[in-house]
Amino acid sequence: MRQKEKVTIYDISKKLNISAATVSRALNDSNRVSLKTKELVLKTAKALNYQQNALALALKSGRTFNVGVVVPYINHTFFASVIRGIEEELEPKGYHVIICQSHEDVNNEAKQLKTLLNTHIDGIFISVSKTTEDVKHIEEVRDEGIPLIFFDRKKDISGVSSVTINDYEGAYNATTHLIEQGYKKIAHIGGDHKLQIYKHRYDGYVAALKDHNIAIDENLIMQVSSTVEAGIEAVKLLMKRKIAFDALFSASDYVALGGMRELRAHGFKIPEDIGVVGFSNEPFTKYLERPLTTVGQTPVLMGQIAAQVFLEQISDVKKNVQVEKKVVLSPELYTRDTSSKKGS
Amino acid sequence: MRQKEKVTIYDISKKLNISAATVSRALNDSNRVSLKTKELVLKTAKALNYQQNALALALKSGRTFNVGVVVPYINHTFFASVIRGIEEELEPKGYHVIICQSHEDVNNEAKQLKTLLNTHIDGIFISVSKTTEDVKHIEEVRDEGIPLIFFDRKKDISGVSSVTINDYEGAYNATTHLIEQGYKKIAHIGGDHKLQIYKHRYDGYVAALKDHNIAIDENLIMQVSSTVEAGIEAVKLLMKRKIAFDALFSASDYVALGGMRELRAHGFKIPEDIGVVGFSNEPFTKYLERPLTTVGQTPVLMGQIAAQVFLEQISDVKKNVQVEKKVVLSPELYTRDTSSKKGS
DNA sequence: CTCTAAATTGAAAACGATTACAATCCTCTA
DNA sequence: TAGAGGATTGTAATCGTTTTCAATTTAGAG
Repeated sequence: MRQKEKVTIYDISKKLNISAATVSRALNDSNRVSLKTKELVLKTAKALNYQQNALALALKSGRTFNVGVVVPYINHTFFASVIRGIEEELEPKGYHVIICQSHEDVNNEAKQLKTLLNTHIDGIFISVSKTTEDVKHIEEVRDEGIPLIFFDRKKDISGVSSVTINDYEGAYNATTHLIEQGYKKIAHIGGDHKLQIYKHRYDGYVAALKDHNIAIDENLIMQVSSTVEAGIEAVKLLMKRKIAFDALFSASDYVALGGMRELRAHGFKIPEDIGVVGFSNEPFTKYLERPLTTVGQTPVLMGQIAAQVFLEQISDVKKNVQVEKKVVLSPELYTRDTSSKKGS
Repeated sequence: MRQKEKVTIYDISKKLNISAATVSRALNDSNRVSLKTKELVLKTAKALNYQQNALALALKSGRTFNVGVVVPYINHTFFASVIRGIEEELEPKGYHVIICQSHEDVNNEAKQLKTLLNTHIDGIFISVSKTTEDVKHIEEVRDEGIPLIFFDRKKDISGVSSVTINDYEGAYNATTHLIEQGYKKIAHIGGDHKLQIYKHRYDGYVAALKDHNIAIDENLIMQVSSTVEAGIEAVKLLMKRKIAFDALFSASDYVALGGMRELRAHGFKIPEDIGVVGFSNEPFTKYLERPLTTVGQTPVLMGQIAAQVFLEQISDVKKNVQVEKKVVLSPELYTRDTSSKKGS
């Protein structure tokens, strides 16, 4: 099966005995064509099933109407939802979203950015990988002059906009909630502080304790990776060290899940003996036999807003203005079964 | 911040006082350039940080090295994993993957295909939506002459390759497993038979019962959509109708989850009173307090093979041969807690 | 009926690469 | 040293648009 030969504006121009320039103008609804020929062109274009060649247009105009999104993993509900939000906002404007995964690896991230640049993208949305410390590859994108927007996981780079949630506030509220439920010794299993989000969640946790006159106990604080297994190991370690606590605020739903499993294995009842709050509102948290209290991040909204920031930015670029917009969204606490002392 | 002016082969040619043609040949390692100029060109290309303009190349060659993937939802682990497989196989060959979601809507699916065609994609991978009955939009892609490959959810269209799993076998094994565990009255909550996968799972279920001389009871068979809520409703209905059964084979993990919840609400113990098997091996199935027995579909492998089929296909297209390859993978039963009468 | 200005159209360059064909330049043989 | 032949290079067309500038047509005023 051979590729179908495409019809071009020349085919239309030949058929009507006019120049390709006029056809182009007619198709673009220029006011420098007579109404008569405009109608004629549009009619024959439809008749011949003319489709504009996006490549030629992109080559000429420099705009592809493609944007790139780089996330650690697409199958994390959070990222998938952000992407959904971006799509919802951008598709009606004719944009296409090219999705790339870094798999939490800087080198991969750099490679994806490079190929995106090479694909002549009109803008890039990125949530950096955990291993991203050096940001040279990101600065390069900025220096190419193409709009760049961080979402959720950002780096502090001048000239780059960002849309994040207030992780501090989320953690503060989650911790306060536990305190208000009567829990007193609250452990925190967080993530690597190289990612700002984990640092901020930690800060929020600490602030909430302080504001309620509860002493910070370093023994109750850990940093682990965001997996079920890590959660199991973390709780095992706490048990081995015989450190008593009556609540667990985790910076990750997965870690919370592993933690709960291990706690139950040691005979603790949740939430009666130990209260648990996670972070992210992963779908599975709702489906557990005892649904998990967790902090939700309104990811779809985050995507939509990131897209809006992008659209503003490209209109500003035309005016040759440098913009750097920072949007911070408020998280939402989903109070479910695992955090009320009386059970639910 | 203005877009950086790109360096082209003309910049190189001017700098070296040679023609652009020679530069192009040198960069493409043609044997029609002297070794001396080749080295010179490569060196100055590097010095000027020359990047080939993919758009110009695509316009000239007709190949973009982009492929499109259309799935119902990217945040379903199954689809995300297939995409991962496709990427793994295609990225080393220089291809980019553009991901589109149909959100289980034919119209959306058709729109996505149209825009993919417009983006001058080199091939398309698709898992059709549940609402896809009319396949005109898919035939159009085929008729454009661009390689098309179904994965998992296919339609029978001549000239289109496919990579699927043997749903019949998966269902047959799952049902047989339940029978061997001593369950006798096995209900089946499946999906809409408009999707072949659900029809095949139903067929496998029926065949397993027949092969073990168990009568088919139509009252134990339902078709619902693939959600937790639908699972709850389905079991509610069975309960209301006072239909006795001691096992449930669901064509969806989500339905199984909802079903289990409702069964427990009615006081049944799983697996002691009622055994349950799901389908898809969604990650959450492993994390449940009682991990769910389910059928795994090797999605990464499916993606890899789909990609390989694509690569074969484009090399065949060059030879002007029409190919239509059908690959069927074997599923894998993950035996966990919910399907052994004695408990685990 | 003539002239001016506006409306409409066309020719050609441009975007950045590849490539068929033609034109050089060497090198070596006779 | 002429000439054949291969090696190397250049010219120009091409991919499908858009757009500047110039040319032509048309309409309206006097």
